[in-house]
Amino acid sequence: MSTKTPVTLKLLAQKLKISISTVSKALNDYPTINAYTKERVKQMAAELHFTPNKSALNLQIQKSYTIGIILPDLMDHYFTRSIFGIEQHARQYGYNVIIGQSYDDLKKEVDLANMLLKSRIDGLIIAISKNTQNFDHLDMFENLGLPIIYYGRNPSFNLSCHKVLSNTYQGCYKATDFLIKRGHQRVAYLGGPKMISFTHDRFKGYINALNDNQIPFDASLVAYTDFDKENTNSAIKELFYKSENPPTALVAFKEQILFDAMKYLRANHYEKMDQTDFIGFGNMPFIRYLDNPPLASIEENPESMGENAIKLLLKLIDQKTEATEYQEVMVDCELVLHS
Amino acid sequence: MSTKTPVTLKLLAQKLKISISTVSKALNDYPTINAYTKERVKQMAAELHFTPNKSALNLQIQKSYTIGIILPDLMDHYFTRSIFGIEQHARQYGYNVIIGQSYDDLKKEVDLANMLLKSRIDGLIIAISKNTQNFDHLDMFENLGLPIIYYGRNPSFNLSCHKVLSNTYQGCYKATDFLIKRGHQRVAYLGGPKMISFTHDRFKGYINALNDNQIPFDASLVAYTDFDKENTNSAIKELFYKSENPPTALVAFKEQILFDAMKYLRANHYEKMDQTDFIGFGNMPFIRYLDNPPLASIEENPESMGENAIKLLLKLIDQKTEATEYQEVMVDCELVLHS
DNA sequence: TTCTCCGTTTCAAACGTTTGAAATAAATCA
DNA sequence: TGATTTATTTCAAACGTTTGAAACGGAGAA
Repeated sequence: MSTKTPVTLKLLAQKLKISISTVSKALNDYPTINAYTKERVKQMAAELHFTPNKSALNLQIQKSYTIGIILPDLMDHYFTRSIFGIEQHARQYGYNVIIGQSYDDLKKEVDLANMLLKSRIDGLIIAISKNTQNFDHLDMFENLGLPIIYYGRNPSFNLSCHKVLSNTYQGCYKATDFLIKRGHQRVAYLGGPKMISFTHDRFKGYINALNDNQIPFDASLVAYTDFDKENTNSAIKELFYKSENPPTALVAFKEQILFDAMKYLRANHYEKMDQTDFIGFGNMPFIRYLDNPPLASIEENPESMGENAIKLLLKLIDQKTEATEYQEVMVDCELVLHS
Repeated sequence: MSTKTPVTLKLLAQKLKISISTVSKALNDYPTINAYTKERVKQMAAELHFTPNKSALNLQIQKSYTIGIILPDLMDHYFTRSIFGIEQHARQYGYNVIIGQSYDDLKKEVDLANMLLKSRIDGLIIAISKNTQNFDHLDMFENLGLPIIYYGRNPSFNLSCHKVLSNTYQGCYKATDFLIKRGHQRVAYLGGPKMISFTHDRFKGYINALNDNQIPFDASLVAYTDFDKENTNSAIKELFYKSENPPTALVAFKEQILFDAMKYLRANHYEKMDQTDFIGFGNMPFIRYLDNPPLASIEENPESMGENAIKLLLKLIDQKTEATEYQEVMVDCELVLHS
């Protein structure tokens, strides 16, 4: 049964001695086609394993039923989980998904964007790379009337665009508030790189939680680090060893940072380790393997982010009216306890 | 400069008042086209941001320059890393990549295969789902002369096909041998699910390393588990607590299993923990966060696996002669020390 | 002048599909 | 019987691209 050449409408038409249009319409259940004919066509199609050629279809209907995703890195569970939300929903509505990794490299991001443009995707969901300042490669999509959803990472300068972000302010507020309510008077905040807007949003959550609980702000309880281990270690030294009155709890920008911090403290046998509570953003799956997991995680619900992003995108694709104002969706964070 | 409608060859032709063919040939550097004309066409194309419509192209050349990847789960670093190798190479040769996750569900795998068939991919790289016994959905590709590379997971019954696998036997041999050379007389093997062929391949590596080092095989040093924590715990109980002469080293089927095991032992204050060495398959990135990392990891080099898979695939696509015999590539494992 | 040749451009078909309009055949009505 | 309706099928153009064949205009040769 080795066919070697793809089965087309033409072939079906020849076999059945009817026209190509009839075959096409039969398969698409046109009411004008005779029931018996439909039956014959469908049976033959099944028998020969006919699969419509997507390229021909796309060309004809001027729609690819494909959406593009650009994200920095699949190794990051945050993004991998977000794909889950996107893919599920997209496939359900007949859309395919092309995923591209930018590796936080602007050049790669531009290449991917051009590639997706060639593929005539119907819309784009993107978590921009760290150093994306120039948006020319993305404006191309807008010019063609193709919707873009920015998700996960906030395009720093207030670009007017559709956004789906996690409510990172709220996440940090919840964590800080929870720690205070648990009895902590000295809660520290370990922020991420200062260029990232989330660092500041989270800081606001931290501050507001302090205020709402009538706890005075203490600048010596705040430090920043990037994702480099050495950097984190010195920030921790600053927070825990420089002060005569060290924090009894810590909220960290990301669990990657938190775990480095905890490991450092434990390696240095920080004496009050057992009385100190730790919370970070992430809720990474391998926490289950840690001997001493942090007290809790701030779960950003990336699946839900992905789902919101794809839902908004499909809505925009469908209406095709570009005149809608820009949407901004905030996905709630929640606290997940580990102990 | 809002175009709203994609720029086509036709539009360029109109603007330049020349024929579509000339435009096409100019852009493709046909020698018969006048140099000045080429110049004009290319400039106009750049100015209007012309991007060729991939669907039209595919339809014409009967090739999609797209390859499909089906794998169980992007959350698994093993597969995520393998994509890295595939993507890099594929893009370099002008190929796009569509990734689908089967979630180890045969039905999803079949759906994905059909979807990829519609998309007229030029070839497929697949890590089959755990319960793929029936290969009808994949035979379709073979029937159309589209090459398939099975990678990462071994299609159990000796299907004649192209395979790219990690040399798991060798990895386990190396680890066991290393532990013995390090002075361990009692090395245990904690295998994975028995339905997985790798479990047995690794066991062979374990046995052969024992033999080559004149260490008698002791059945009480071998246990099996699936990826369930409780299951692992009882296997560990079996190995370490039932015997009056427990193992001093352990080789585990996967680090996910190993970490559960180590956590269990540590939680139960296993007294000889410090004198026991642990090695598992994986080399997961978050080992850096563990307070007490295992002695070493067996690195399966998934990037290299991906690279081998895509290289073989592209070779098969190019030659298009189906008569080549089936290839089987084995990727070396290596031991990576952590302490 | 007429023919040939060359460089360049255009024609036209093809890839596989959809779809409104036109054609056909059969059935109904007057 | 002839006209009209109805059910079904086919025609033909279109989507955007490629590409061998044909056409064109001018230059050089006979």
